[in-house]
Formats: sequence, structure tokens, C-alpha cells
Amino acid sequence: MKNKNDSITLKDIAEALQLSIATVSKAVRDSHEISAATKKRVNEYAKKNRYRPNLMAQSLRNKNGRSIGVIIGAIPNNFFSQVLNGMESVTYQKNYHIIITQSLESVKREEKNLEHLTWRAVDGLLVSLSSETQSMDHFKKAHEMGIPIVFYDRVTDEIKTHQVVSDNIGGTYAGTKHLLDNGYRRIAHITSSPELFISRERLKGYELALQEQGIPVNPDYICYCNHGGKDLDEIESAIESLLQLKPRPDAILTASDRITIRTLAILKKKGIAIPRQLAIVGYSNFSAPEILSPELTTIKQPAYEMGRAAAELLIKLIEAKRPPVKFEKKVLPAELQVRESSLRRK
Amino acid sequence: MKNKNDSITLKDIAEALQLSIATVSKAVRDSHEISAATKKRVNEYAKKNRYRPNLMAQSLRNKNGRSIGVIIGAIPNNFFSQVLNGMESVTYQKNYHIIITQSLESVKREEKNLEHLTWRAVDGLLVSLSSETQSMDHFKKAHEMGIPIVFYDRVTDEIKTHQVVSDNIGGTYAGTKHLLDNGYRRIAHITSSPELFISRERLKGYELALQEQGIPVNPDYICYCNHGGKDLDEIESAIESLLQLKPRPDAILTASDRITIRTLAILKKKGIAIPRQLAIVGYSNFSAPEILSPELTTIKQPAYEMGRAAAELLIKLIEAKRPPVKFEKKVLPAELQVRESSLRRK
DNA sequence: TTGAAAGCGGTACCAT
DNA sequence: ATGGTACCGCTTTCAA
Repeated sequence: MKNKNDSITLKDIAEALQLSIATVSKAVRDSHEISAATKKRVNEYAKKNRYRPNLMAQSLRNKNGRSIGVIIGAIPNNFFSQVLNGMESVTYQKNYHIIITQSLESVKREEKNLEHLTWRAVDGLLVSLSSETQSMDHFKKAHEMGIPIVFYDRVTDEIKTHQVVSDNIGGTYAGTKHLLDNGYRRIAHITSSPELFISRERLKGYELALQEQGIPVNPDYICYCNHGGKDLDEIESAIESLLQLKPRPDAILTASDRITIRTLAILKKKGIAIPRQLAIVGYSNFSAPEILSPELTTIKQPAYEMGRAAAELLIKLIEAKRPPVKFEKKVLPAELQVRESSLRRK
Repeated sequence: MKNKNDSITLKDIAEALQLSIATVSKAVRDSHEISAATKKRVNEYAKKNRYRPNLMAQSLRNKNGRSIGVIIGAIPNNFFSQVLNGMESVTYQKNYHIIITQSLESVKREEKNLEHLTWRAVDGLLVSLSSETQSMDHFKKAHEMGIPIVFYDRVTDEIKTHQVVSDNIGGTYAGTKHLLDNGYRRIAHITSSPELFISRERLKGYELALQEQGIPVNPDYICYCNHGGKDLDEIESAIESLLQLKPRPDAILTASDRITIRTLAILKKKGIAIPRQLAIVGYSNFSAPEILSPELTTIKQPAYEMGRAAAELLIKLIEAKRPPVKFEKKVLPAELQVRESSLRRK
């Protein structure tokens, strides 16, 4: 077994070129206090011998490891994996790398992850809150310690920093309006925990569209799944209760990926015809809505772009010498993709 | 802005306890050359003040950063994200972390990723080959440099190390046999590039089942998608040509996730009834086969378990003082999940 | 059992 | 413009 990192070091270059380590160090970083001639010598030698600065040494000195900690709900989730993909695309070319941790919607794990990430001395954090999270104390602590954070998707206003969200209000507004335009009047909404910022926003868009048409919001038509549908029964009983109502809803707007898929499965089992008996619009980044029968109308979040935007903002934050005067709240549009499941019934 | 890592150092402990740094270092790592009394003093103080060894310093010294490089095809892919999840579950509790890179089925990126990962001084590599990869030279180089590698899913025999695969032969064998048992006789197979090890294996299982029943393998029924279906036209033209054949196939066995989904979309567009006109069995880790109509029969890879197994083997390799005498080839069973798309026609 | 000191590979201050 | 040197935090001889 040879050397693990076969790259040469500054010392090697210095010896080969009869220079001091300090000079070589400055030369490779293109310092102004080094003559053009030596820079050339050094950099040519460095390139020829594939010099790569030792990351660990740099990190130890500079206290930054070119790494970014990410907290997501779960990897095998369409939305999050697309977000991750977006983040990866920017960290890849900016030479950072992401350390992924999953909250699995548990505060407990979220806290452990945070601790793990700060221990790994990440340069910054990209976080989407777990659906359980109430107190922001652990994030506040990290933030006060000087770790830049950018929140995405499930954000909080309690910490002053950049945020990247999709236009939740606009999304459900468009979805609800679309249903109304197609003649549906008794539109139900199945959503996650009411604590969640995004749930409240999505609810707001839904209500807005109804009110605009002078249709009163019926609380019976709004079902909360406090565990975001992790609990399968939650969704099942929500649907059950909706179907008991008289008059029964003629459409459902589902607020998340998991809820949407689960809802479809349940309705299928019950043999309810879509959209004839019940129209469906799903807030979902489901990968193949067009192979469903009927094809599913979705409100799709710009997950990839959100990941990119969040990573870009974070890196800007990390590399800024001075903290910014103003924080951005980037709102990316959600896209309504109309398919068969919500069309007007004949 | 305070200190980024607010954790105390060995020096702090040493000063507080009037000991030398060396002694403290040994004490926290429970060295035998330290008296029980000092160990106790040190560890109590350390715990009370939340001492966490500085990872960068350790890495610089020990040349290991408790990190594992992963090369996958793409994050937003059901199979890979499930694999990733499995890997994460073991690295999480073993206190490693994974650095994820995507090959996107390009050798070029695969090579860049490898370079990036070795630069980051990962302790080991978990890799699934890109579908383009022919030469193993870049991996050989890394391996000879002493970096442990475990291959999963798309493996190679050219490098002597552990492998984790699913039972591809058994999977397609079961799928094909199931179709035969249900009365289908003209079974087509749409697969990826014939270069790929897993394609060849899956083909083998398919052929095996046919031969067992004395049914000749018809080469017209076997379609290769050299780009693994990245190219959508590839699949479309494969299906097109199958439908032209006389006699026309009465069933299709699709060899990958992407091919399966794409095939379903195309058949749907063409209005071909499944399974009446054409039965389908998909080698796929699609997340919700039960919400399709008809529900999709799948051969599902144990992706999560594969990820776990690969990570466990790698960590064992990393932490072994001596290289193992024998390398394992772990074969995990693929599971045939029978649903409506392949049932016997009336 | 304990500790002094060298060194991992860089960076940056301060001389020269 | 160049170089000596201290230091980041930890590990590991080697001496005491």
C-alpha cells in the first residue's frame, strides 16, 4: 500500500525548485507579492506533477472544509431527491461537497444531524425543517456560532437569513382555480400538519381561490395529517371522513407527494372513478404522472431549481467577507400541469 | 462571529487539568499507558465540556477523514436513491459520512468524480459503474493507491474486491417463468446496453426460463437500448419494431426502471391494453406500482439492503488492519411482485 | 505513568 | 520579492 493521496506537497515543490515553502504557497495562490517569473516556474512544476493542495491541511488552517451540510426529509422522496440533484449540480462545479443527513421528519434526528454536521465543521447549512420541528433553538445556536444557513422549502422566519421557497400560495391557488373553472364546487383539501409553514401557505392559496368565487370555505373539507402521511392510517381516515360527508366533495386537492400517492391508492382500492366521481389535483413531484390512468394533474414544485438557488445563496454567504445587509426570500413558481384527473366531467 | 467550532481542544483540557496534551490525548482514547485515575479526570472534564476531537486535525494526522465516496448513476432515480438510503443508514451510525457524486452514465464524469473523491481523501469508495464504462484503469489506479473499493449493482471482476449485486439472473428468470406460467409464449425483452454486466445477466435469466420450457430464444424479441433509455427514441423505436413483428410478442419483460416507465407511457399512448394485448413485467424499483392501472408486476431489487451491505463491507475493509484473504460476492435476491399487468388473459 | 517534541500540509505574519 | 517561523489540533515516538 502506497501513499493514499499520491499528490505532491508544497515542500516537494519548494525543494525541487530551491524555493521556500512560503513562496511556493503564495505562488500557487497567485499572490501579488510573488514575481511573475517564479509564479510561472512554480505553477508549471505544480501542474506537471499534479499538485493538489491537501484539503485536510487547508481545512485545519482555515477552518473551512469546502463542505455543506444538508438536512432533508428523506432521500427516497421525489421532491427531495430533485432538490438534492440541484444542490449537487452547483456544489459540484464550485468544488464544494454536500453532506446529506435525513431528518425523517423527527426533531430528535434533526438535532443529532445538526450536531454531527457542526462537528464535521461544515461551512454552511442547507435546511428544510422536519414536520415536527417547533422550536428553532438548535438552529439559532448554530447560526449564532457563525454558521451560515439557508432554509429551503420548509422555512422559518425566526432566523434572519436567506430562504428559498416555491410559491405555495400560487400553486394551490392555481390548482383550486383550475378545479373551479372545470365546474367543481365542493373541493376538499388534504394537507400535512397545520404547524408547517408550507401547509398554512398552501391552505391560504386554496382559500383564496374559493373566496374569489364567493364560495365559503367549509372546514369539514379540510383534513390535516399531522404526521405528513407517514402514518398511512391518517390519510385513510381523512378520506374516509370526506366520503361520509353530505354533500360529498367532488374534488380533492392533496398537499404533498406522499399524501397524493396514498390518496390515489386508496381511491383506487375503493373503486372511485377519477375524475367522474372525484377529481384530483396533487401537489406532487411524482416522477411519472403521465403513466397513471387517468393521468394525474399536478402542481409541481421547481425542486431542482430550488436546490440550485439554495446552494448558490449559501455559497455566496459562505464566501462573503461581510454578512449581507439584506436577506433574500427567493420565491420560485410552482407549475400547474393539467392532465386528465381534474378535467370537467361530461 | 465567534468560533465556528465552539468545542474545546485537548490543549484546553490539558491546561485546565494541569496535564500535558499528550497525556490527555491518550486518556481520551483510553490508552493503556494512562492510569485509571487520570483517565477518569480527563474524561469527566471532557464530557462536561463537550469535547469533540477536531476532525480536520485528526484527518491530517491519520490520513482518514471518516468519509466514503459514492458513485451512483443519478440521485433522482428510485433504485439509486434507495441504495443511498441504505448506505446512509449504516454510515450514519458508524459515524462516517458519504460524499455523493453522480456519473450520469458518463465515463468522463465518472473519472472526474473519482479524482474529486481521491482529492477529498475519502477512506473508501462505493461504486456502481456507468453504463459507458469499458476500461477499469481509473479504478485500478485508485485501488492500487490503497483505497478500498466495494462495487455494487454494476460491478466488474477486473478488480479484486467485494461486490454486492442483486440476483439478476434469478430475477428475470422468475419474471419470465411467471409469464410462461400464465400462458404467454412470445415474450420480448427490452434491455440496456449489452456491454453492461447486469444486462447480460438479466438476459441470461430470461433465456434460461425459456429454454427450460423448450421455447427457442428469438433474437428479434430482444431489443437493446445502448444508452439505457436516456435516449427516449431508443425505447420508442424498440417497441415500434416489436409491434411490427409477426407474430407479435404477447408480453414484454423490461430490464430497467427507466425502460419500464417509458414503455408504459408509450403503450398507453398507443392505446394497447395491458395485459390483454400485451403483458408487462418490469425490472423496476418504481415507488408506487400499485397505483398504476393495471397495477404493475415488478421485479424489485433489494436496493436498500444492497446499499447497506455495500457500506458494511466497505467499512469492514477500511477498518481492517490487514487486507482480507478472500473477497465476498454478495448476491441479494430480487423479488418478483406479481400484480395485474402480467396476469393470464381470459 | 507522564510529557516534550516533531510532524501532518498548509497559511500568514513579519523580517530581510 | 522572498523566506523564517509560528501555529491550526491531534498523534506518536522517545525520554524521563
